[in-house]
Amino acid sequence: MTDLNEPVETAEKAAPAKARGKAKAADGKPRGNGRESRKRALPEAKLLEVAELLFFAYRDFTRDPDAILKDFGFGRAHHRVLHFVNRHSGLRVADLLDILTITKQSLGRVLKQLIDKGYIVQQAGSADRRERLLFPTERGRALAERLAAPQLVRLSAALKEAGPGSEAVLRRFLEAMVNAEERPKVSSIMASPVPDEAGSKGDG
Amino acid sequence: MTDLNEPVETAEKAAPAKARGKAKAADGKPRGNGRESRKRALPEAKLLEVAELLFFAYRDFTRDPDAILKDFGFGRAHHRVLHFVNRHSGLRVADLLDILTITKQSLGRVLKQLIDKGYIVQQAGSADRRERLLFPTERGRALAERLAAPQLVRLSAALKEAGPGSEAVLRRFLEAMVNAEERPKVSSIMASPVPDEAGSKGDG
DNA sequence: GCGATTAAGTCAACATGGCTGACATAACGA
DNA sequence: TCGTTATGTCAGCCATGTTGACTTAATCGC
Repeated sequence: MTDLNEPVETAEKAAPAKARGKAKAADGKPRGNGRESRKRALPEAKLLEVAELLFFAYRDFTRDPDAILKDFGFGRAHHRVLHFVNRHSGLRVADLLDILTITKQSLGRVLKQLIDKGYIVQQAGSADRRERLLFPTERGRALAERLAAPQLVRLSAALKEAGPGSEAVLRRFLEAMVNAEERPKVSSIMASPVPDEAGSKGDG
Repeated sequence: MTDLNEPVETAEKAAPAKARGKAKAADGKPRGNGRESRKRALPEAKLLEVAELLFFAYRDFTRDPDAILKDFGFGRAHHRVLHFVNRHSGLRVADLLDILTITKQSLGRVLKQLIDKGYIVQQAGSADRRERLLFPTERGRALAERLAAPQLVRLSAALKEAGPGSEAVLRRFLEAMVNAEERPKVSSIMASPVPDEAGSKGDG
């Protein structure tokens, strides 16, 4: 035990509850974050609770697919790639980099594995043949759906629990959580959930 | 380029939009996930969009603190530990393991660093002296608040954007996203946001 | 057509933060 | 006293993020 304090004595070194309560009242935190922004922002404590709930929710949101992935020798990174390729098939490598905000090397590693194992195929862009458009194979589609299934069940149940109309609220909330500069990008990604049916628009 | 397909020919190997639309209509997915559960669950597509938004939201939620952490030579793991120690000071190592659902070794690594650098102190439990109760130092508290600040701003703005009453909806949703077995645990953790002020209630 | 740029892939090396397995220590409790 | 529990730690592995440098192929500007 490196540097253990005695049961109560040395505790002044720490910031025990008492002192902290005081500090809270005293400094009034002039930071610039929540300071009752005219339209009565939620108290900091409430917001912190929401932050914690978000952590717990996301922690469990990823649990089911993580377990499945292990059986396939894949990790969460593979899930992310496979998901976006499946949902927005035909996207470019650059798109994926943008979505995931990871480096080319990181993506390359997992993408290569998914391709080698037959979950994803590439296809040169017809307009710009440097581009590698990504598509799921049937196998990839099947795995993507299997991974999504428990998450959809969870989401569905949680929305039901949250009450009618909660989906719209949640959606607005989540969208606003995204960095402002990123929002148009996110919107445009979300707007193409698989080139609808036959790509009869601008791609033939 | 490992195994590139020609622009259009080999694409049958993949599952291009056409086939996929068909499959979707054909198999009707008898999986057991959403199948219009009597109370009219949201269509799968909608749920998938929410799942994606959740990903984007969480991705950006962690961005600001991650950047700050880098200046301190810390990572996201440190943030998580520091946050919970700060918010629920006096918790035991075992509690932290439970919250984070990581192994003792993983926690040990980051916890040790936080202790060595003076952000957290330990104190033997007075009832059970095997326990190591964790407290933030002033320094730890300061860092925790600095990390939390941008997240609170973001949350506050997003809730405002989502409209009045959104906080309650969001809270219900997030709580329901947590694994059912974990919910009591989460509730009890959330119920002790720092032994309030002086522990004048049920804890002294 | 040529040179600059762009899209993608790759090598090498490294950091973080998960993991398992084994084991040590101290304190509790029957 | 002995078994169990709470914590810490050593050693090593794996997944996934990072930087930096470089190649190849294709496009684009001129």
